[in-house]
Amino acid sequence: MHQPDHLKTVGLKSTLPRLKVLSLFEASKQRHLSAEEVYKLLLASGDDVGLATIYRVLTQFEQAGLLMRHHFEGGKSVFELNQGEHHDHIVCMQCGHVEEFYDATIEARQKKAATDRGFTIHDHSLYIYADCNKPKCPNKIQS
Amino acid sequence: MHQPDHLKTVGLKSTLPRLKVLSLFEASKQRHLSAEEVYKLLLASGDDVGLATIYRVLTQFEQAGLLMRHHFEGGKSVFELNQGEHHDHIVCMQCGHVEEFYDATIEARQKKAATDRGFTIHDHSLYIYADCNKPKCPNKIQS
DNA sequence: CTCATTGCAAATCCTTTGCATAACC
DNA sequence: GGTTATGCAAAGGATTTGCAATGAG
Repeated sequence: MHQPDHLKTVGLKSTLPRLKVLSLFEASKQRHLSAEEVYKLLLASGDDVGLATIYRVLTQFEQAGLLMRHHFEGGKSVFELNQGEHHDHIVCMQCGHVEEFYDATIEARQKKAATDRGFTIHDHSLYIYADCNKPKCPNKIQS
Repeated sequence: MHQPDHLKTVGLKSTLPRLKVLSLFEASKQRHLSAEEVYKLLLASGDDVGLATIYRVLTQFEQAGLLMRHHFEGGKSVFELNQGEHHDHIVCMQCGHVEEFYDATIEARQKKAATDRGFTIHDHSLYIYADCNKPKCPNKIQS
């Protein structure tokens, strides 16, 4: 998916922390990860990185277009691989569970609602907040 | 709109800070206010309140259903009067400008997207992030 | 008078920054 | 070797909390 030196093509030196973070996103089962989660996962794999570096790398990746940042409700940013296909998010307010969806009708009306009012819509721009009602859910977000 | 002792009807003692905050929302031209903004506006009107109290009062009002809290992107919560009518929000990422809208088609498909996936949708649940393109805009959010 | 509420300061949480050291090319 | 990136610790902004003093009913 990403060549080993994909980082260079976006103008970033290919350093160990950056490679680690990128492959984590490519390998992780969980698509949306917070800085804290990335940090803990890397520590758990025996990699010695600083949390500040994670934040810096995530921001650089976002600016380079490799990742997308979402804020969601709850105060912390989460990141996901930017694989080009547009989709929106339903976020569970209870446990932080995220599901992605795409609805062409919503896309069209959303765009119209925005442009009618003079807004320029962003790519990943639409969020629905809800309760996921999963059996394991009513707990706190597992960070 | 709110009787002077409306607070009692929601189980809150009618104290000075609470009355001040409530009437600020009822009087303010700007519908969406952050805790900091409420604080500064009250100080400016010569009222002596603590910022911590503002945060407490806002949270109590939210729980009492008088206000709705939104997080939006950018790290700070904003509140608006809960006047019962459902609407969604378009938020400018450049200046924080918020416009409300309602689109029945989006409502329906949004609800379907959520329930199809087992989610229970929230009342004020949908956010669109965009750029407002207003002449005064490209600045920072005026807090 | 009694308990809820306030104000202040200190504490938290997430994120950013300064700076000396270490890693890239 | 000259930069750029890292790690640590300290700083930052938003929000919460502990606690003694104040206020409402």
